[in-house]
Amino acid sequence: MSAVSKTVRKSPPRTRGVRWNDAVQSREERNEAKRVALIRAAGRAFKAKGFHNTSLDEVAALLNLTKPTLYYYVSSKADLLYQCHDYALDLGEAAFQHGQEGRTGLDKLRRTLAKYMESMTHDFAAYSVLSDLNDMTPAQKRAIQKRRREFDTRFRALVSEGMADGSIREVDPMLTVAWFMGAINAIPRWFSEDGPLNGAQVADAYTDLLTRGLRV
Amino acid sequence: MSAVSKTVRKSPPRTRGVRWNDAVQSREERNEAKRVALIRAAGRAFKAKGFHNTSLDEVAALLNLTKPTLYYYVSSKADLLYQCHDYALDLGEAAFQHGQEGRTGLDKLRRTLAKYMESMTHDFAAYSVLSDLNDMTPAQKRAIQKRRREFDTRFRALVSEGMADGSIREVDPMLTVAWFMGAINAIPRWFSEDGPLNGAQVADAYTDLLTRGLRV
DNA sequence: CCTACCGATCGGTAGG
DNA sequence: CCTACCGATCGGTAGG
Repeated sequence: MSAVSKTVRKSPPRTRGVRWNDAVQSREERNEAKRVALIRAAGRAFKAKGFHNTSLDEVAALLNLTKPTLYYYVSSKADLLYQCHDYALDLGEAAFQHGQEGRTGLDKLRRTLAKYMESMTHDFAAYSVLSDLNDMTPAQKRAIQKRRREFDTRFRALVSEGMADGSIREVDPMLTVAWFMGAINAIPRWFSEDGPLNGAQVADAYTDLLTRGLRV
Repeated sequence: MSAVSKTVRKSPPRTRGVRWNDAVQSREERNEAKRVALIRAAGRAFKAKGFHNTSLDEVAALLNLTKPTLYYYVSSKADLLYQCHDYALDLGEAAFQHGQEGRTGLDKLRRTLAKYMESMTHDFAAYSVLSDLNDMTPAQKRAIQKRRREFDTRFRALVSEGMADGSIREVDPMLTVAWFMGAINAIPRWFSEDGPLNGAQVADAYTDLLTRGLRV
């Protein structure tokens, strides 16, 4: 087993350590892969130490690069944070797509949130829900808030849909969404991949609590 | 009415604006009142702009003071943050005291959380639940985490008590506490005293959602 | 409680 | 993609 793997993966000799954390796979998508690797590294570092306690020199060092190189992929440190947020919101969007396959309002809600929790417990993007929006420029902050409000509206619509089709009891959609999104967005504050529970278990338990609170 | 009040409150002429936001009332407790006024002003500013985006010059200016003066009441900026956290945890402690008057586990939990939400929606202390603990020294961070863990343990005990006395259905105390504390601690992220709902309304709605999820 | 002032950090750029 | 470097901010202190 070890002999085989030694033969099979002929990793090239590295004199200065892996750069870009091996995120570069093909040839044409190099830049995009690098950009994403940068956002991921930054997101993790920001989450671990805080935005202001993480210097761009440190982020660059995580990728075996120097700071000026980062400026080819982002225009400023705030832009780097903005891209973290944008990426996280893309994951939320994907969760909504996934949820559309549900039948009732409650079912769609469950599917959406399960997918969302899965992303949040696996990906670095979890940082964005902890971040201070004031660390971005006013325009960036507005853009993120706008996307967030859109998500909020869609969640409330799902709750209303569930009330209409009889799968969800009569509740205040605004407060209900605030309630469960608060609970869910707090997961990254305490969840660890090395902990006793994996992401799927947490997602199951939370989905159950949600369902018990909302069903008729 | 205006004529009366003009006569009654003979506010002294002020040449340089109110200092310490008029928090100084008696004579002997001056220092403590000033210290609390400082923590309050700092907590509000940190919440509004973020810890690192708020300079001590700005905090001092909020109290019509200069920065060096603050160092009579706190030993560093991190210490100021620490005291914000400590104050917030004192409010949590008070909430637990209040909750002890309940009969069943569920009742105690409801009373505790209602009181806690009332504090969080009224007082500046809400900032601490949003703050990045890494902005304190390692020792300070540990101290706050320790107190927080103690609260967590007590909350889980209340849930267990409720399960034992039959007021709460069978749940996982750890995940259940994480769930509702996540929801509750997120309130300061969206709540505004000028919004359509006051703190008591939010507390009622959340207590209701909690109860529906936990009762047998 | 204030007037200066220092020193370190760090985001960002020049220029190649 | 790197070496060097600038400039501003800001926590903290001296000294009164």
